Amino acid sequence: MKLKADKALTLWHRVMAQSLQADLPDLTTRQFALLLQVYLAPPPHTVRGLAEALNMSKPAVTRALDRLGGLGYLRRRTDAADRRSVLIQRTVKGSVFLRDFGDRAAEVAKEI
Amino acid sequence: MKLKADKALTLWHRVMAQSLQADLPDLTTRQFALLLQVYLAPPPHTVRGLAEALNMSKPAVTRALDRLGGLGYLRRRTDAADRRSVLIQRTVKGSVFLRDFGDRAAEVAKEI
DNA sequence: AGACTTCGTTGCGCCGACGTAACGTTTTTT
DNA sequence: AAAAAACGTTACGTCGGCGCAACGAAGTCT
Repeated sequence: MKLKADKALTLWHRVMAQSLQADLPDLTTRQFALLLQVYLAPPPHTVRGLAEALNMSKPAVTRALDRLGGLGYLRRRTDAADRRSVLIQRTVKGSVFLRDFGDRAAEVAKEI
Repeated sequence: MKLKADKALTLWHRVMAQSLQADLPDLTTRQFALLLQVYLAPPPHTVRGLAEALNMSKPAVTRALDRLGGLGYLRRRTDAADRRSVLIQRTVKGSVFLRDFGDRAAEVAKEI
């Protein structure tokens, strides 16, 4: 995929401005990155794994999961094989949220 | 420009993950949007104008400017014509920061 | 000139996110 | 079976962002 640096900036600009205008639930950078990681990186997703992948502390991951779980964007489930671990899973609502985001980005891209 | 929704998500995912890994100064969504607005939207930029464009309260804009100014990414200057107003201007450091960001995004896009 | 409006900022209290350290639970090691 | 390690969470104090309301400064209106 080809994308020049200046186009990327314009894209980011418009998408972010639009997100703010839309009064979306404002996720922090880490929360949004975490959500994307769960949906786009290959499972399984554990707290530890997410913390490493995103350079966050474990407590930060736990709290981000609290928030995203509260929004219904993902779900925790204890691993049956190793009951110390928690597996993070997608939800319908989270899928919808991200699909909408992607659609908006695609829409914005058209005008660039 | 053409960009499918799923590609957009992948792009966002990798760019954000990379940003976290790089330990960049972590700007909030609003701060980053504000920075982009100043650099990519046509001047002049006033506090009030930015607040409207990004659906933020004026105090929120003031504080974001404090933060971004502290990082050296932009600068305030009182408007000579109307000394109540403050004009927000770009800086070299801010330009470099955004150019780097754009370059990284472009680089990531190549692999998608 | 005086009242009014507009500009950006500051004060205040609140809420949310952060990192470190400690904790309970479960698994692994010895 | 006891000790050690690994997993995620909670406790705690701190820091930063938010909105609302109030403010001083500057411009506009009558």
